[in-house]
Amino acid sequence: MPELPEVETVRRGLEVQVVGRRIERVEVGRERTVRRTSRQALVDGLTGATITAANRRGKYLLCPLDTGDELMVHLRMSGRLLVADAGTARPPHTHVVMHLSGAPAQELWFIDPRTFGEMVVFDPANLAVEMPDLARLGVDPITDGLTKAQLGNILRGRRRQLKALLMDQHVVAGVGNIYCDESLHLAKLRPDRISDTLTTREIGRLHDAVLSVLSLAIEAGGSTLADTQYVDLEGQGGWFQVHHRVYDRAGQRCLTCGKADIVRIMSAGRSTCFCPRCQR
DNA sequence: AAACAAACCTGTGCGC
DNA sequence: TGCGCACAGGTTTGTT
Repeated sequence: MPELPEVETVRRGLEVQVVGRRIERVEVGRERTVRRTSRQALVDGLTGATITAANRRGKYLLCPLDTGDELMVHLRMSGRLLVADAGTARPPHTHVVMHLSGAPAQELWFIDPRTFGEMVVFDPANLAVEMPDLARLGVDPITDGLTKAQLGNILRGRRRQLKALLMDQHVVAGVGNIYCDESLHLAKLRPDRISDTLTTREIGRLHDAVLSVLSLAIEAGGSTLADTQYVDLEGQGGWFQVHHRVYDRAGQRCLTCGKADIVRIMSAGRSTCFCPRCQR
């Protein structure tokens, strides 16, 4: 579910609501959520610790603790973080509950029906060993800043379909299925175009499109689809879905040219929507 | 090197 | 109404 803009929205919520608070007590239900280590490791790593910051790299949330360790949360497909008043009824699939210090008494919940998401406390000094996936993450267009030259090198350095390349977290971190399709449409590039065939002008368009789509989506608080799965820390949905021009619009008229219908293909193992007239 | 399929799970929507 | 199948914001692993 959540891609860079949704994770960034959650991060901002954590910054306002959770940073500076101490975790008094931790309950871990489903062990699968903490499969990288164990229930005990998460409880021991968080209990008594104060969250000192909320950072993001790609789709990874990274919260440094005053113990020197760091909490990593990845929402994967269906994970949600929610702040709620203590004692509020917990929704189904609430796998981790963190009791926070301060008034009013509140809890930070990790909810995840599909259980692909995960939480882990790790020592940042051992990043390469404990978190190899995180260590190999590519450039984050927002936090690292992605220059045109950088993107040019990424594209020219390989011979891959744009869809697969942009979604590869080891290359560009944070772009998922929605924002990939939306960026390619804005850039007027087909998802199956081969990366090293782009002209300088096209590279420029793609660079502008990725940054503009991600920035606008962050401003809109991300995309909340019909299933309302994604909500921010306070349970509020985002609004970027009203700006989607191709995602989930197969068979409908292209909003840009008004002449062709949006087409759906499978690319990089994912449902991919584009306008065959606008995108070349 | 890159494309593809399957795996991990649960829930929902659709056709019959 | 109910059943079975396809599919879903992600990532890893193994195979061509």
